[in-house]
Formats: sequence, C-alpha cells, structure tokens
Amino acid sequence: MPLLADVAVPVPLAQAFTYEVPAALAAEVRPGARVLCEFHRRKLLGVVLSVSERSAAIDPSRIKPLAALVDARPALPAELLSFLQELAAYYFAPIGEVLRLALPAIEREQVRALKAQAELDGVLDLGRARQVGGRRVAFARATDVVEEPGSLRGQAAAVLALLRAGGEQPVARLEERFGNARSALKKLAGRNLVVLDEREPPRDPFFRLPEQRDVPPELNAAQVEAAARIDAALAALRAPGGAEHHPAAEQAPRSAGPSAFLLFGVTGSGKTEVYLRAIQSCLARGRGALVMVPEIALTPQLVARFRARFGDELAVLHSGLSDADRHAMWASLHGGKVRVAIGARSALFAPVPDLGLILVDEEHDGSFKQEEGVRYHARDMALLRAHRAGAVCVLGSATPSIESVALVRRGKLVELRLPDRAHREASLPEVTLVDLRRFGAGPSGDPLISLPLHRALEQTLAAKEQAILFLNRRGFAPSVVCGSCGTLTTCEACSVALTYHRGRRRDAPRPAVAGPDAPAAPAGPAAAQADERPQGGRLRCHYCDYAGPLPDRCGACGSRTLLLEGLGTERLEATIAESFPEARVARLDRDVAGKDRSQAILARMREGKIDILVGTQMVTKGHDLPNVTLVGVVNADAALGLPDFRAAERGFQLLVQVAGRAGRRDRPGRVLIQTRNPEHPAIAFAAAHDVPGFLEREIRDREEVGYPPATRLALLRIDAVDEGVGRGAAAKLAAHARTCPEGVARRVEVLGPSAAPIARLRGRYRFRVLLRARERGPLRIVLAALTGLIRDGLDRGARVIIDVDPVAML
DNA sequence: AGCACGCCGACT
DNA sequence: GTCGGCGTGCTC
Repeated sequence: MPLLADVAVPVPLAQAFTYEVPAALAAEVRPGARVLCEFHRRKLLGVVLSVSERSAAIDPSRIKPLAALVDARPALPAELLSFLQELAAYYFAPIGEVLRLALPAIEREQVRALKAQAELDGVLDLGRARQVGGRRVAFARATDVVEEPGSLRGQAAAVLALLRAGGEQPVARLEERFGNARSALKKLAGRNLVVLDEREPPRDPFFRLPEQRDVPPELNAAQVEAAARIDAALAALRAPGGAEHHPAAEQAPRSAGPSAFLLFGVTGSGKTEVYLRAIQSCLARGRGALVMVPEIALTPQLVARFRARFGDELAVLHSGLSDADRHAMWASLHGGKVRVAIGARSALFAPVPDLGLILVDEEHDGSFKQEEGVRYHARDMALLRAHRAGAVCVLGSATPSIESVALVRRGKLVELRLPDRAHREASLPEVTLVDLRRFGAGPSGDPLISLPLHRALEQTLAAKEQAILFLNRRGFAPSVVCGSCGTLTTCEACSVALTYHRGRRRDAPRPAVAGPDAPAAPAGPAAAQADERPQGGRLRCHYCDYAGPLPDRCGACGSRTLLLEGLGTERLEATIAESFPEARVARLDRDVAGKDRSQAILARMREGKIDILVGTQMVTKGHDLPNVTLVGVVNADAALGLPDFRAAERGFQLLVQVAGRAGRRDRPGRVLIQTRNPEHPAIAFAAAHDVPGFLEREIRDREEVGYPPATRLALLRIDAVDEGVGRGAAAKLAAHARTCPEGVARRVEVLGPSAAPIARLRGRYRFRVLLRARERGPLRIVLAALTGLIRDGLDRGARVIIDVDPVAML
C-alpha cells in the first residue's frame, strides 16, 4: 500500500488533498511539515495534516507525488496543528485559510533549497507567502594584528583607523563614507588587519531594549489566593514533552482538575501581578506561556512590565512588526529559545513550546473577535487550545463577559476574585448621574455640557487637576441633513450616513493642544455655510472609506439649507476649548490616529500638559493617569440604543471602564454620567459599582429573550452586487435550514432572511439569516447541511459568510 | 483563490 | 478573420 499524506493547501476549500509520499521523503514527511505540491498546474506550499499507509479513497491515478519537503522540522508542532484543525471545524472555515493564520514566513534560504531540489526555477508559486531572511549584512572589525608602519595609505589607512577607534562597523556604512571601502577592506583583510563576517542584522527593537529586572511586589491576600489556585492547577498538569511522539495523548486533556479560571478583579486590583506570578510558576514547571491582550493594550509600558520580569524569555507579537521581526519572534518560540509570548488576537497561534498556560487579559474586549476572513473568537479559542494542550487558561477582567460568567455557573470556569484595589483600599470614584431630561444646556449653551458637568469641569481646573470627557462618537458633526426635506446625506455605495470631518489632511496633523487660535464652533446643529474653505470640510464614509467634498445643496430636493447634525468628539473639543479658554484641551480618537500620536497625547496627559482630554473608546483603556479626578460621560445613552442584544453589556463595560479612569493613587475621583435613562440597568449598576449585580441581571435578561449565552447563534451573512441575487440566495438558505430535520423539529430556529442593518456596503447588498439553537450540536448539523448549498447551490454572484458565535450583529 | 476552457464583440 | 471579455468548473 502506498504511503499517502493528507495535505491542506492554501485555497478556500474545506477539504484536504491526498498526495503520495515519495520514498526519499518518507522518513521526514510528518504532520505539521510544509511541503511543495503540484496543485492544478501550480506548485503550492501545503501543510501535511496526516501521513499513513493506506489505499487511496479516490482514483489512484489522480494522486500526485509531493514535490518537495520544506521544513526539516515541522513548522507547526502537533499541539498547534490539531488545535488549528479543530478551530477550522468549529467555524466551518477552510483548513488552508486557518493554517495560514499560524504559518510563519518562508526563509529565502528554504526557497533556494527548494528550487535546487525540485528544479523548479520560476514555476514555484508561493502565492502571498512572505519571504524573509537571507539578507545578510557584512560587518568589518579590526584585529589585534599591527601593520608595518607606513605600509598603508589613503582610504585603507582611514578605514582601519575608524574601525580601531569606533569598533565594528557594517560594511555598507563604510561604503557610504569611503568610496573605495570595498577594495580597502579587501586589502586589509588580506593582511589580517581586518576580519569580515556576514550575519543577519539584529531584529526586533524589543530584543534590544536593555532590561531592568524588577523586584516582584508583595501580594495582597486575594492575589496570593488567586496565584495559589493557578499554581495548583499548573502543578496538576502532566509533565511536558513527549506529546509529539504520542499522538494519542493529544486526544485527552492532560489534567483532570479545574484548569480554567475567570480572574474577576476590579480595575487596579493587581491582575497583572497575578498573571506574572502564574507565568513564573509555569516556567518553573518547564512549560511555556501565552499572554493575549486587546490590541490597544499592547503598549510599550505593558511590554516593559513583562520584560522586567522575564527579560529575553519574552516574545512580543504585535501588528507593527516587520515580516522579518515577526519571523524572528516566531522562530525563537518554535526553536524553544523563548517560552513566553505576548500579543493581541493573532498571538493565539504562537508556537509556544510545551504550552502550559494561556492568559487572556480584558477577556470581555471586543477586539478578540476577528471580524474578517476566518471569524474566530480568540478568547473562546484560547479556552479550546488550552484544554486540548492540557494547559491552564486564565481569563481576566474587571467586567467579565456574560459568556464567561455563564461558564462559571456551569462549572467550566473557576472564579477567582480580586475585590480590592491593590493600592488604595477604600475609595471607588463617586458617581453622579445627570438626568438630561432635567438639565438642559449649561452656561456654554451647548446641550452636550450640562450645568453640573460645566461646574465640575470648573472645579477640576481650579484644583489644577485633570478631566477626561468621554463621547462615544467621532467627528465634528457626524451627519449632514437637509433642513428643508430632512434627507440624510448617505454614501452611494453603502447605505450609511456620511460623516462630516473638518478639513485636516492626514499628513498635516494640527497640534494636539488647541491654542487660542482654535476654531470656534457654533453650538447646536449648525449651518454648513457656503463660505467654508473648500478643503475645510470633507464627507467621509466610515465603512468604505469614501471621502468627498461637502455638497452645497441637498441631493434630494436641491435646497441649500444643509445642516450639520449630531455630536462628535471633534465638536465637543471645539466647544470645550471655547467655553474654557484657559484650559489646555486635547482630543484622542481614531482620527487623531496613529499609535505613536495617541501615545504622545497620553504622555502629555501624564506629564500634566493637558487639562481636559476629550475622546472616544481610546481614552477608556488601561492607561494609568494619576492626576485625573473627573471623568465625564457626555452621552451614556449612545451605546445603549444600538440594535444589538449585547448593547447593554457593552454600554455597561464602557461605563465601568471610563469610571475606572477617575481618581487613582491618593486622589478621590468623581464621575459624571449624562443620560436620559438613569434607570437603565447598565447605567444604574455602573453608577453603583455593582458589577456582579449587573451580570446577574443581564444573564437573566438573556435567558428571557433567548440570546447567548442561553442559546447558540450562527449568522449567515449574504451579499451580492445584484439585490435580487442576494435576496434569492438568502431566501434559499433560510428555506433550506427550515426544511432540514433539525429545522423542522425546531431544535434550530431560523430568523430571517432580512436586510442587514447596513443594507448596502461597498456596492453590495447585504442580507442575513440568523440561526439560533439551545444546543451547539443541532446548530452544527444545520450549518453542515448549508455548506453544501453554499458551495454549489447558490447563484454565483452571491457570497456567503458563516459567522459562528457572532459578536457584531450589525 | 487561481487558472483553465469556452463561447460572443471590436480590431491589426 | 483574430484578440480577448469574464462565466463556470476543477483542483489530490
């Protein structure tokens, strides 16, 4: 019987393909190894899923031999490979696409070897596979040999002098200074006065930071208890190693005891220190650890804290890494040189050796859900990967997700509580609700700033303290509405309102702190006057990135009375600057943009160079700003009105996090929440600092309306250029789901089809079908039945995306 | 996803 | 008469 390999290839197809393993490669072709294989007249990079001696399930004449092996050692360790397969099955995602999330770039060295081995110059199709390495840089260094006096002249003498004085230099730099450096070095090297060597340039900046090890602080009682529970779970894990040689052991978790935790700790309660201890104890037991944080939290300050404890044991994976740096990080983990990885969502796929611990910080954060391509939830998959690897998983949050709370109730997670702020025992900020139905505009005349908020800002400024104003919306005035016919100006390709942004090119940011020349903004809805500077205002679509000029008349009725309506951070910033001319005001949101700039603004804030910071979401996340004593939530209702069953949960999390910004260290903080719904549970519980109370209430509400975690959801997202094609495909899918046995028996409920809340996006009409079930099993059966229909039963113009456990319902 | 093969418009 | 439009079919 032939030796056959199942190979996943990078195409959007669910199935693997069978290849014959040539005798010459039989010893080395193993699961997880990358191979070169001929696929439909192309040579592709595939990944071996399994190898076995058996008779082929398809016509043997169709089976081709593998062309070449890429990795001497499998690129994907057994633990990671089997996890990825399970992930693909869970999300009904093509295995090739899933593997691509985890595969490293290919080294140029390997490409060269492949070309030589398989004589394939030119025909090798690496697709979008990134290539790294092979970029060797020559260095020159002076030796101890002494030359005969007077034997060197000109550039040779100069180069040697420079190397002796300044130490080793890259040859390229010498060539910049000395036109003849190359021949000078050759002469010097010939006389053994200089040695030349080639190596790869040093990698990621994080590797080069000098490390200053910290001294672990004393833990409080709750921290000690939490760390001890996690340590006990780590102790119960089976000894590492050997897994790759005993595939059967991979099937069952290696420990029986509780090995997944929810670390529920209020802001500032010292969760990070518990994480650090857990990692230490994991490393001490000979296993690696993985830390996942929301993208926005992966700041140099956080990384510095981990580096201070783990030094070079830490690989940092972030979106800003170059291909080469990312590959260097990957290789250091894969090779076992580094055993701790920290990163955002995609770090889930890091090849951490002998994985013993996965930490998910701020586990409720929405950024863990990938909303493009393979739509996975990194928190859910962290639990899965840990379970399969026999590792401990710790989810941490001050406002746990309802899903995680439900897992605690079902005994799948063990709850660990850190009830107190680590430094200041007592005072949580005092929260005041400002009922906007009773308070209108304050002295500024702007309804955004009520009298109580205005007074609080005055007091804060008088006390030389800082304030943060939070507004859940960007822009100067989000939408343009016709004053006579009321028509909203929308994007032609997307059915969403265009938003107005005051002119300011991306490459010419204005100062973060508004000076006396800050443009004054009219209060309330303001006329978009015809005398605006031509480039002074642009309409932007937040969905398709369209940007165009502000029209001078209504597209529907031709009236010239276009109004700017709605309230955004940009307007608020202008209003505040006008109302408090003596204050230094700055704004932080996605428009102010780039990571570096937002870090710079936060740094200025920390240095006390800003009095009032206006911002969106971005101001709420974990930055420690000790002098902030006032936090104003300008419109708490904005987040609660969305057509999404998680709106209350998100709104609550937001409020708690915003409130957590007020008053740290020794200063008491105040929080003002402006709302028209002071009785709304999300607002009332947030004001009372009652997180468990909210969770209790929300979990009951979800049970009542039949939404997760009481039920399981899968969202079918259908889109097509032609509206009829899209609608037809959606109807067909819904009908098929209803008529399959699980649908008929009502074990799976089919909602829709319906037009998506954003009915048109980037020129495509969007429809949705929502599947809901009490149990995961029946839902999976229906989805499996639908995949066939999606593959070849629908109009070719229709695209269907299956979103298992959807988060964004819009 | 590619990349073929396959049938209908404006061009050397 | 051809070059080429992208519809649909398949990939071990």
